[in-house]
Amino acid sequence: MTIRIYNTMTRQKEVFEPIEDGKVKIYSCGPTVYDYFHLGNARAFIVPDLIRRYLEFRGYEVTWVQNLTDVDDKIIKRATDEGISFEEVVSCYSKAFFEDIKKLGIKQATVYPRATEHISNIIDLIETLVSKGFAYVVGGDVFFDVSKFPSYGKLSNQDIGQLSAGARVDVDERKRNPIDFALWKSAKPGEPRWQSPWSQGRPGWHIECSAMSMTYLGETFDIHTGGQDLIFPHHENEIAQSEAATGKPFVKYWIHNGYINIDGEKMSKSLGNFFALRQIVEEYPPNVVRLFLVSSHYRSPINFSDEELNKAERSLDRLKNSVRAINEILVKGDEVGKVDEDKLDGIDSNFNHKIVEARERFINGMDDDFNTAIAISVLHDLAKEVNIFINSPEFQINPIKLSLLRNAMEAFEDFGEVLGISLIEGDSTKLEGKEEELVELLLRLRDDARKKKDWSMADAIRNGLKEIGIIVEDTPQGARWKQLNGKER
RNA sequence: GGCGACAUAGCCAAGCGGUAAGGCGACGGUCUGCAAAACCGUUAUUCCCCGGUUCAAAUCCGGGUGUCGCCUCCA
Repeated sequence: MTIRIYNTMTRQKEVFEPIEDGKVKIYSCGPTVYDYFHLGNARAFIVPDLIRRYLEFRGYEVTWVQNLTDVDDKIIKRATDEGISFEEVVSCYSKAFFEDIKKLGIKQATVYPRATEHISNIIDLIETLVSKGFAYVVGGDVFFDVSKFPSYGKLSNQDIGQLSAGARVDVDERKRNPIDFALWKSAKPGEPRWQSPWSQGRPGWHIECSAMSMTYLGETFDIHTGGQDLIFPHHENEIAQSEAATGKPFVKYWIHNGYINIDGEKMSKSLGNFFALRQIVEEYPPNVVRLFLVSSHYRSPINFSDEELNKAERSLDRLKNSVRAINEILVKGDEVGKVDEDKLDGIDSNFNHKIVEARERFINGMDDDFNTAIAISVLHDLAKEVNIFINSPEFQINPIKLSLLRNAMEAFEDFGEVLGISLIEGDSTKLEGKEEELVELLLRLRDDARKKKDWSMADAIRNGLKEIGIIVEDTPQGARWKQLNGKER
């Protein structure tokens, strides 16, 4: 049983072997805090969270570092446009970032380093690069000399000659080569600045990731993640800077997630076709958004639309209905503890086997480059088996059946924990105090009406409740209800 | 121009050499006062096209076609 990961560097799946036994170090490119993040960004934040959750499930101790870019041209522009200070922009959108990832069920990273808090690390790294001859100073700026790093382009499989020829950048005349990139930029009037050996200025974008990842994870670490659009030039540049400085391999496994598309086109700030996560979670529960994002393999593109989100919502409902059914039975009796598998027969034995099988299939799927689509199909298969089991004519509540259902419940909990999707009705579906009492009262009245075969009254109550988002379902044990928490409410 | 990804049912999506998972939807049935939920059944003789390799290909190879992306800030 080994985990296999697709490595962008080698363009194939490789067996995952961490550098240090039992421990995994992951670095992810985080947000530039100049705006609310959109669904595409959300995917890039969820993917490492998912990897982290799964690796922890498989027993690894994970250190996950995600940076915040809090000094950058776009932040400066935003501050100028809005007429507010640079600090205000950073403070506003970094706060929003943390609020939003929390909604998405992303677990806290080990550390969220900020570029401005690591200026000295960055300066040290640039000094090393200058002294080793990999970087040159022009005026107050410092550039990385790509020609000094022969393997430049190895991640994106680009040829330096081709790149130079195809460069559409406004070539800075001071660069020796068009594809050289800035490590340090001198400040223009009014821009944020830090003292350095070269000028008062700020770091270039790429260098911060090299400096911060090495500060927290060492010169060589296991996994680096990001969106596919960062492969070139950002990650290519990170490799160049880091390996030039240390002479050691920078990262063992490069993981890049696919885009979120709208009508087949990449969702992006520059195209303007983006939806902020904030907007989306106003209409759909975050769990639904998360399920939508993990229903496809992380490297595949996903097309975003209301239709797809609605499908995800119904798919999640199906899972939750099944989990709720288990819960309703579990509260009715005591379990026998661990069941003796050899003594099971008939539907018990079959059901037990299905649960065991579900765990195997879940792990096999996730082991294979984090195939969440398979993981979700396992959840659905298990839900179906649960429904069949508890609806079987032979089903009756007894300690063995309860124990088996407890096993199924634990499987749902484990899978949900790995995927970051809660299958248990949360507080959002509950009502409080008087509201709940009123609903219960109405249901008692409806029950009376039904006993008198007053169907029009019974239906009026059921329809009325539905209009305010309360779904009533009749079961042999009486009516039960739940609150819708989606946009249909 | 260079590099790369993808093309599987009405829609979404697995599968990566052994004879098409799963979800959503639709249709029929069971249950129900009616619903809902749930279950059963039907919904891809076939995986963009054309060749090739193989006993065997959606899966490998070659050639097309189409869509998208990176090469510039971008997750």
